[in-house]
This record gives sequence, structure tokens and C-alpha cells, in this order.
Amino acid sequence: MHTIGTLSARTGTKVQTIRYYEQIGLMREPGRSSGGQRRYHEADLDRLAFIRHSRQLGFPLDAIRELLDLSDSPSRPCAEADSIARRQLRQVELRIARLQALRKELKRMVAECDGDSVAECRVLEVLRDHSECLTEHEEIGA
Amino acid sequence: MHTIGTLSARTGTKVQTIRYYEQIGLMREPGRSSGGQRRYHEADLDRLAFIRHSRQLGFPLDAIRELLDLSDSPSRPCAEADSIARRQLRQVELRIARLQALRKELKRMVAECDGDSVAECRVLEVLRDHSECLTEHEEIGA
DNA sequence: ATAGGGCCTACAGCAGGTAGAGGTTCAAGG
DNA sequence: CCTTGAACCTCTACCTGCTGTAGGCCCTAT
Repeated sequence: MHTIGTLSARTGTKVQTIRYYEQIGLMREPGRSSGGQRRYHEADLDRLAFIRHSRQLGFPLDAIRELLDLSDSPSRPCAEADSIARRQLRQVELRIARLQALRKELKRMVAECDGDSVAECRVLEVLRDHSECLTEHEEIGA
Repeated sequence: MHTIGTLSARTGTKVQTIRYYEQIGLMREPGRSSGGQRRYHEADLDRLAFIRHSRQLGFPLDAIRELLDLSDSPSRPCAEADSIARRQLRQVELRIARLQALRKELKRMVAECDGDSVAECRVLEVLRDHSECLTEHEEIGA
């Protein structure tokens, strides 16, 4: 039996985050001590590690929920898990592509700026006037 | 004089977002019609375009606030604007690097999976056991 | 028996918006 | 001039994925 602090330390997850996962139904409600404190089994530790590792790979919580469901029913076909992972891969690739476009634009902006005063600052000029941009970065940030 | 809808259409910003920018002090409070509707000047349109463009380049709102302040005082040195842009460039490069590590891991995961059932699914296996990973992706998502 | 760490609930807040309810205003067509 | 209906108004709640705080209990070692 582990306390919440033990799970926290072993998985590198903040205590509040574990309670949050319980609240949104990602972690099961554990048993309690006579005084009302949470007491976890080994299986809960594994589940939390799975969640954390998936988060580190950028999976959104909804996807993790699906992955956990799949993981709980070993006889189902693997294709679903596969497609979730592929979807995540696509998302990551999309974000990389967008960020690379941003990087290019930012680099150009910074490189061009050699004025002294704000009045002739290329950085601000480019921000003021979209038409100075080479790429169409219509998608925001991310 | 423009309505909020005109600003919205011209900059591709949702009406609510413009009101939100006003609320957090990024846009100044415009004049109102006799019936209480917002009426904007050309300068407001420019300012909003600046904000949107900066957001598209991934600048956080705080940075944009600084950039707008700088832009309003043309005699100050350009170095500050420069360093904000450089900081943003570093952030973007960091995020690209992290996402590339994720991509690598996800690709490997997806490529290795050729099992039929969940029981032997490499995707789930890797998620279960961090030690199967090549890289140390301790930073979460982003 | 007591000290002090760890645990409890509940709520507020972060970025950066988005969505909806319920009500008013504006401008064009009849 | 009047009506219609799109566009505007405020207010509030919600989104993701947590994190922090307040105020109070539990648990275990000494």
C-alpha cells in the first residue's frame, strides 16, 4: 500500500495532479485509511506511470483515456492504439512544421535589425506590416 | 470610424477576442456610439493588426505588451525590441527541439507495432515502460 | 503525549481565448 | 416612419492541464 506522496515521488507527478487525475476519472478512486487518506496498490502506480509517460509524449488526456481503456482489454485489436499514436505523430509533425515557419520568420526579423532607435527597428516594422513576411503563418502560435 | 465587426473582419480576430484584449488592457477602450457600441479609429485597427501578427509569430501577450509600449515611443533604443524577438526565437527553437525528440519516439513506436491484439501492442508496451524509450523526454508535451 | 510532516477538501487562478444567454442598437428596405 | 434582423452589448461559464493557497486533520516517531 502506497500513500499519494509515494506515488508522487515515484512518478514525478505533483500530489495535486494525482488528485486531479482522480477527479477527472483518469485514476480510479483508491481505498482510504481509517483516517480518510488515500491508499494505493501497485497497479495504481503502473497506471499513473503510463499516464505520465503518455503526457511526456504529448498525448492529450482524452487520448490517454482511450489508450488506458484499450490497455485494459488485451484481446481487442491493436489497430485503435496504433491509430491514436499515428494521430499524435501527425499532430507533432504539424506543430513542428508550423514552428519551423515561425523560426524562419523570426530569424529573418532579428537578422535584419541593425537600426539604433525604435523608429527604424525592423522587428517592429515587420510586426506592424504583415506584408513584410515571406510566409503565410495564418495559424496562431502553438 | 469602424465597428468591432469591421475590425474583426479586417484582422481575422473574433469579436470576443477583441473585447478580451480590451479587458486585459492590450487594446485601449474605444469611444462609443450614442447607443453604447464601440467605435474604433484607424489607429486601433493598426494596433490590433500588430497584436494579431505578433500572436501569429507566437509571442505571448506579455511580450506583445512590451513591444507595443516600445512601438509607442520611437526614440528609445531598438535593443529591447530586438531582445524580445531573440527570446521568442529561442523559445521557438527549444520547442522545435523537444517536439523533434517526441516525433522520433512516436515514429519508432508506431513503426515497431505489428501485433494483432492489444496484448502484444508495442505502442502500449512502450507507454507502459519508459525504459523502452531511447530519449529522456522529461519535459512534458508543449 | 506531542511535534511536525504529510495528508485532506475546496476553491481560485494561469494562458489565451471561445461559447452562450438574454437583451439592445443600428441601418436598410418597404 | 416603421419594421426587421443582423450586429452589437454585458455577463458568465467553459476549455486544457494543471498549480497554488487556506484552513484544518492524520500519522508516526520520539
